[in-house]
Amino acid sequence: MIELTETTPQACCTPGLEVRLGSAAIKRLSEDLVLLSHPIRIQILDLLAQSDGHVCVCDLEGALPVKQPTVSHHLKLLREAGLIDCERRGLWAYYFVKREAMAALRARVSAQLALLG
Amino acid sequence: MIELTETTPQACCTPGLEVRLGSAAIKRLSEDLVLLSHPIRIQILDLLAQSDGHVCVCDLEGALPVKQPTVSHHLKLLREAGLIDCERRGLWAYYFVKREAMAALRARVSAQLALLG
DNA sequence: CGTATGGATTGAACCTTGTCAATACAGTGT
DNA sequence: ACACTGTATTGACAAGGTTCAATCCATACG
Repeated sequence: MIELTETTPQACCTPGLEVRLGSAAIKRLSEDLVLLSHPIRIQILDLLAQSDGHVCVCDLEGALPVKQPTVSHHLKLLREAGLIDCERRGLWAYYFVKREAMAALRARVSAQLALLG
Repeated sequence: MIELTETTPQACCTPGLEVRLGSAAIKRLSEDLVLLSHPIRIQILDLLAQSDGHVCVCDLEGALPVKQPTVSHHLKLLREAGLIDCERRGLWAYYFVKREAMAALRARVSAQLALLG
């Protein structure tokens, strides 16, 4: 149907193709999703979200299939991302979800995913 | 280890704590998010979504900062997950987003994330 | 035929991440 | 002071993911 002469070697390519999302948006979306994608972190967020009050680490350790240092490791990642925080009372550390941060994260993720489909 | 008998004062622990999400839901959410969390795959979905028609691999290769085997690798992952598909015409493979699959994925992710905040 | 090209696959190097034993730290109570 | 306990950190290892050169496959064209 189309005569492909030697002067038109590009049979398919649409040269103007570029990524819409800026590199900063891509990086942030990726970081958000990586953080949320680990099963233990999902379970931690689930446990914290369902108990409206605060939850200490030994509770989490008892409900999760990993040892205490691993729990602390994931808690640290979630805390550094601002999704959770803790309040120390005596020996115990009581963790809780930062609802507004989670809401902002969900909004960011939903907004970006809407662009991909 | 010492077994804590009933007389031991439990200062913090709420023994009834369990994860709400079933292990299947956790696994699926994790897989969904892992798939979406890679910057190259985000960009591929972005590129495919913005060009409503089909896009061949050389287009993607030109728009992405990785080599052709890597592009093919990520395309395979996205295809195996059912998010994209391709139609072969001659030498070229034209990829496209499966909109309904992306919509279903977004719905799943949003529904699960809503439980975590 | 043979050659050229787009795309997929293989295999290995590299790097990141998850995990836990051991240890350190910070409170509590004796 | 000491011992004890909950949590954080360190350090090291295992496991899996990402990347690309090399190669293979399939199709088009002379």
